[in-house]
Amino acid sequence: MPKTISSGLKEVARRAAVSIATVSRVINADPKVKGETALAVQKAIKELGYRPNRVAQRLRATTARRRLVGLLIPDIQNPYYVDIIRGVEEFAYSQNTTVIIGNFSQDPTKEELYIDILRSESVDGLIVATTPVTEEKVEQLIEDGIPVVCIDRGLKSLKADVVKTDNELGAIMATEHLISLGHQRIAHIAGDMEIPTTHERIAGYKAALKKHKLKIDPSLILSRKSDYESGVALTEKILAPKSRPTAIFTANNLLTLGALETLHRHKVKIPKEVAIVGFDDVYWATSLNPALTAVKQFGYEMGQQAAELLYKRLSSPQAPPASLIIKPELMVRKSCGTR
Amino acid sequence: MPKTISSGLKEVARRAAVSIATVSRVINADPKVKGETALAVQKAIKELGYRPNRVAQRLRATTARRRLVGLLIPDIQNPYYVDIIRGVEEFAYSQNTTVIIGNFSQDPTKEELYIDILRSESVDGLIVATTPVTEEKVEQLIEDGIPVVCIDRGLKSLKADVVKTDNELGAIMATEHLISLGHQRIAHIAGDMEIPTTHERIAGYKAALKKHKLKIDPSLILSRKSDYESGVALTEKILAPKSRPTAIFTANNLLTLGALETLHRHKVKIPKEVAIVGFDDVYWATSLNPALTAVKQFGYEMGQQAAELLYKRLSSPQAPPASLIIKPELMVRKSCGTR
DNA sequence: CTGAAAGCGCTTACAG
DNA sequence: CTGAAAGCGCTTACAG
Repeated sequence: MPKTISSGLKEVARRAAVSIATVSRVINADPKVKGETALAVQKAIKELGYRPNRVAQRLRATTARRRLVGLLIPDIQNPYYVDIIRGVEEFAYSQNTTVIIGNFSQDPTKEELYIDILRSESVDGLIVATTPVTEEKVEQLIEDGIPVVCIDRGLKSLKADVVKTDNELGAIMATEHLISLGHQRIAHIAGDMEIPTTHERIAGYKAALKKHKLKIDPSLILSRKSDYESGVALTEKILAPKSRPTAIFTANNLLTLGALETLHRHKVKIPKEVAIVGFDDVYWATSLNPALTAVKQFGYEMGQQAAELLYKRLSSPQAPPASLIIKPELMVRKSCGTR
Repeated sequence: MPKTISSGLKEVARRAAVSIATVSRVINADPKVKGETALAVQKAIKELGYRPNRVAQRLRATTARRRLVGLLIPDIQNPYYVDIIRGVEEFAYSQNTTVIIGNFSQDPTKEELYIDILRSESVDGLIVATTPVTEEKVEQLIEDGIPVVCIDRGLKSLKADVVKTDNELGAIMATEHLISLGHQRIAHIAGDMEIPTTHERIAGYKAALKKHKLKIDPSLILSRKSDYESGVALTEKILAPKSRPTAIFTANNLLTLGALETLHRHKVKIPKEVAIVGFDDVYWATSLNPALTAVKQFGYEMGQQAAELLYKRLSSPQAPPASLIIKPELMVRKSCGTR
C-alpha cells in the first residue's frame, strides 16, 4: 500500500533540488525567494500533490497564525446559532482558517469541558456565546492572553469584544407593532432569567408599553426556560383565564414554536383571537399559516463580524474592547393581522 | 503578563521530580507506571492545571489515535444534517475526540477544498455525505488509507462503510399512507436528480402506486433542485392544471417548506383540498397548522452509528465494508387528514 | 518501572 | 537569496 500522498516537505525539496527551508518559504509566500526558485518549487508541489500538514504548521506557528479558531455554541439545533456558525465559518474560510465548533447543548458541564478542549487545540482565539456559568472561565482565558470575542451576549466585566443584537430595540419594535394594531393586553413569554438577553427583551417590552401609556401587568410576563417546552407550558397558562391577552410576544424561536403548537391545539385563531410576534426570524417563518411576523436578528452577519473582530484583535491584542450592537429588523407578515 | 497555564510536560515533570516520559505515560494511562509515581504526577498535573497540547499529541501520534475526526456536511441549515452532526459529536465526545465540521453549503468547489483541509488536519478518519462530484476524491482518500464512512448516501463503488436511511421504504410508507386515505392522484416533488437518494425515493413512490394498482403518471413526478425555491416552483406547477392532484409527497424538509408556503399563499386548504406528507421529520413539524405528517429519518442515531463504525474501522482497517440501513418511521399527524 | 534520546512535519532566526 | 540547525510539545522504542 503506497502512501500516495506527500510525505512532506522533504520530498518536495528533493524534487525541486532545494532545502526544506526554501520550500517552506514559498509555501508561506516569502517574497525573498527568487522567482525562478519559487517556480521550480511550485512545480514540484503540484506534481507531488503536496499539501502542508496543518497540525505541524500549527505546532510550530507562533500565536495568531495557527489558522484555527474555536466557536462555542449553546445549541446547534437553534437556527439562530446556525446562522452565526455560517457567518463565522464564511469569514474564517476566506482567511484559510478552519473553525472548530464546541456545541454544548445547553449543558454547563459540557460547556466548561469544551472550553478546555478548544484551548488544548491551540486555537488562535475563541468566539463564544457565554453563559453566566462560564463567565469566570472565559475571563481566565482572556487573562491568559487568548483572544476572545463574545457573541450574542457580552461579559459583565466587558473585558472582551462583543457583537450582539440590540435586544431592547427588537423587543420595542415587536411590542409597538402590536400596539399599533390596537392590542392592549399583550403577554410576553420571556426566556430563561439566567440569560442576560432575556432581561433586555423584557426591558424593551416594558419600555414600549410605557411609551404608549399602557399599564404593565406583571402577570402577563411569564418565564421559565428558553426552550420549546416552556413555550408550550407558558402559553397554556396564558390561555387559561377568561380575560386572556389578545397578543403574545415570544422571546425566541423555540418559545414561538411552543406557543404556536399550543395555540393550534386549542384551535385558537391567529391572528383573529390571538396575535403573535416572535423574536428570531427563521427560514420556516414564511411557511407557517399564517406567516409569522418576527424580529430578525442578523445572525449570519453577526458571525462574520465576530470573526473579523477576532482577527483584528489578533493583530492588535492591546486595543480596547469593542462593542458592536446590531440593529434587528421587524419582518411584518401575517401573524399579527392588519388594522 | 504571565502565561498562567502550563508551559507543558516539562514543568509537570520538574514538579513531580520525574522525566517527561513518565509524565507522558501517566497521561496516557500506561499501566506500567508505579502507582506511587502516577499519583505524584497526577498531583503535579492538578496543581499546575496542566492540559496536554492536543496539537503536539496529534503530530506525534500514530494514526487512529489523533482524537480528531472530520465531518463533511452538505448543508448545515438543514436540520436533518444538524441531527447527524449531533449524533457524530455525541459519540466522538464520549471518546474524547473532537470533530471538525466541513460545511460546504452545497458548493462543489468548497466541498473539494474541505476534503483537502480536513485531510491536512490529520484527522483519524472522515464521515462524509458524498456528492457525485467528489466520489472520486473520496475514493482517493480510501486508497490513501484514510478511513471513511459515508452517511446518508453511499459510494457507487461500495468501498466504504455506509449508514443510510431506507429511502425506498420511507417513500413507500408515505405514499401508502396517502393511498390508504383514499388518494389516487398523488404528486411527488422529488429532489435533485444528481443525488442518489432522490432516485430511491422516487422508486419507493412508484412501488407503492404499483402495489396498489394505481397508474404512474410521469407528469406527477416533478424535480428541479432539492431546495426551498424548488419546492415553491414545483408546487406552483402542480396547482396550475384544473385536474390537480389531491395529495403531495415532498422529498425533503426544504421542499416541504416551499410547498407549504405556496399552498398557503394560494389559500389551498390542507388536508381538505390537498394533503401533504413530507420526507424528514423536523422539530417544527408539530407547530405547523395542521401538524405535518412526515417520514422520520433517525439522523441523530445515524450520526452516532457512523462515528462508531469509523472507530471500528480504525482498529480493523481491513474489515470488509459494512452497510447500515436504518428504517425510517412514519409520524402520522394532521396534514393528510383522516378517513 | 523509569529515563535519555529520537523524531512527528513544519518555521524561523542565524549565517553565509 | 538560500541552507543548516534548533525547536514547537509531545510519544515511544530502546536501554537499563
